[in-house]
Amino acid sequence: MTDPVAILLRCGVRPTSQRVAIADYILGARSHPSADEILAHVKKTCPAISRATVYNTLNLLVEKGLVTTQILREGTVVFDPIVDNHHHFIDEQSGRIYDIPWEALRVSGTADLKGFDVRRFQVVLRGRRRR
Amino acid sequence: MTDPVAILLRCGVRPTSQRVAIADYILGARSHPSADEILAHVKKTCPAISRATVYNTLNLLVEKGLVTTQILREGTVVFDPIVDNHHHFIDEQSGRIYDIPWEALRVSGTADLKGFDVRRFQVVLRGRRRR
DNA sequence: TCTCTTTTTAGACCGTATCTAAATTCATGA
DNA sequence: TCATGAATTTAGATACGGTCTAAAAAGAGA
Repeated sequence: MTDPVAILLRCGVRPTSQRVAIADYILGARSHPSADEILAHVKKTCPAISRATVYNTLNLLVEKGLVTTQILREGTVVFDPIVDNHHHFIDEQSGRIYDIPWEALRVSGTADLKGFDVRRFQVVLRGRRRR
Repeated sequence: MTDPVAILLRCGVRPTSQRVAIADYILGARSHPSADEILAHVKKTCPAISRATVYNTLNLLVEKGLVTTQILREGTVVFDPIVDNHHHFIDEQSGRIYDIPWEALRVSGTADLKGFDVRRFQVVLRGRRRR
């Protein structure tokens, strides 16, 4: 992964220590953490950080196109460092969310829906992770 | 639509006036209302109804398989009287949610995902409603 | 009618997210 | 270097979705 400081600078965002800590964590995350989960993690290296800063920074990263939000869990938005199109699988047992590559599925018919101008879509799959 | 009283009775649910009012509304709803939106509607005919009853009843209807919950809006679950498989389209302008028939789209590849036992899935589409 | 069970109710409570005003940090120019 | 003003962070207030609790009310059955 590229240096989070460089990434922030490239987006015109001042790389404060709080922002760097947050970006460092979320940009490399393989899970799909909520804001409060991110707060908990970042507090380990940055104990005085406030909730408001985490929320503000995450919203800023979304605005800059560095992460996306996903509505996949009840009650909370989750953050995803993958900004390219992909699908999601949710393990019904654990609640864990997995990324499914765009190429793994094929969806047809989205262009034929009368009255609907589809800009983007994703498949949300649910079931059990097999190991 | 069938009589909501009959539907409740068939499920072994005592058809109190509050439950009937709630079932009557949600079972015929074309929108995808949240619990609080349902509360607001039902209050018109049943002004003394409490929030707890609406939430309890909706959870009961879900348990009985009469409606489903969908995680499609940020911050709140929405209720859907369609219990069969179908997809959803979300108008990014208005936030309105539309049902897309199962047959309108074809999805392939879900059975080939290694390590994932897919039980169910849906396509979530976003864009603009055209009229 | 009496009793017991089910249902409803108001309000307390909890979690997520935003807002606010004050404090702090930072960049800039004199 | 210092002073100034803008940007950022902070704690806590606020708003809202949803659940829980204990007491009141309604209903079923003997």
